[in-house]
Amino acid sequence: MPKRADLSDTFCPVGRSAELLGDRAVLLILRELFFGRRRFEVMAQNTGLGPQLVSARLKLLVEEEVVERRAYQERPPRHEYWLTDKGKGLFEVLYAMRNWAERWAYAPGETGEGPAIRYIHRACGADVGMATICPGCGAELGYGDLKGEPSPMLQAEQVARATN
Amino acid sequence: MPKRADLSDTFCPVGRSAELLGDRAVLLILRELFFGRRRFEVMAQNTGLGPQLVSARLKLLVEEEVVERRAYQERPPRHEYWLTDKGKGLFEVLYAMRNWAERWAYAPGETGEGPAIRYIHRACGADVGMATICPGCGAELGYGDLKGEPSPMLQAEQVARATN
DNA sequence: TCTTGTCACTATGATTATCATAGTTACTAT
DNA sequence: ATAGTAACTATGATAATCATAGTGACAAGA
Repeated sequence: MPKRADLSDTFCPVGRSAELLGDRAVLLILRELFFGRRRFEVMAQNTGLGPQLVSARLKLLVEEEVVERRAYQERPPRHEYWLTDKGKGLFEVLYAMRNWAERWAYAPGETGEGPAIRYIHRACGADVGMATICPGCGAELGYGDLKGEPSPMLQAEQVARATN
Repeated sequence: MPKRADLSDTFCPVGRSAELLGDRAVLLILRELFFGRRRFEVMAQNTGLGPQLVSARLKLLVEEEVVERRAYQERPPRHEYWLTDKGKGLFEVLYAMRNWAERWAYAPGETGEGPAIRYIHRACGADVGMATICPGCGAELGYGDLKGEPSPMLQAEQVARATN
């Protein structure tokens, strides 16, 4: 492609978000980070993206202050990637994407019983379904409050990806 | 690029959404549709995207049943694009993107007073701020319930785009 | 009738992002 | 000394995107 048109100076807020989020690799990496995966190799593995892409996007995310690069050991030098507050603020976006897909992106019966990934409120143990406010305790849901429980079919897929 | 890896058969719901939404052009076109813009030329103008891209993405969105193509006159043949229910379901995603950007994507004072686009609940006239439940009447907010009021600075930008 | 204008696109060629694959760096462990 | 691991970088082929120009089907005015 030619240099893509830069709309980062657009005044429209959706346009600004789109500049960052309108990229498959960014979205997949953010998914990994929200699931608590912080290592380069793990993210590359789970997303199926090549290492140059993962590298380039993490660099971008660090630049945008959505992600922070932290050394977790000195020798050999090893790094992890953590969401900043700005990054954690994207929880609602990813959660809305998840809810939309659970509702619209699966063929009937494709997920077996219930959703592809069941979300459990850590604080009270309730299955939150697709709510933004916990049906068990009434708390508002945000970053780190939920634990994902993949359906048996999704677990099988993850195992298959890890072992090939 | 080579043919990009197809993850549409991924079991993960965020991955499935990312397949469609991880594309700047798709996001911008959806923004136009949510603002009630249904004409090809208007969308191309407002997004700054070339006509082939707009054409290709609208085709994709129609295929995915997110958008419906409707003739609004026979001679000469003219068409408009409308969101389907599946498309309207993306309201929460775009709304979350907007809220995130209003919070994080502007320099202090860049929007003047208040947000770049103020959202008003049509039913009761209240400024909803960034809420998902109307602070004026308590109703849950969804597709078509809100009216956007661009800040003076954003209006100026739109006028500039239309007249060059 | 001839020209101009509008809407919704399609065609062409240059540029560049992405992919698959392989290689590198800096170590630790055996 | 060899193998292994984490986090990358390098290379070449392919394809998506951009800018620009052109097309088809008609309406309206000179």
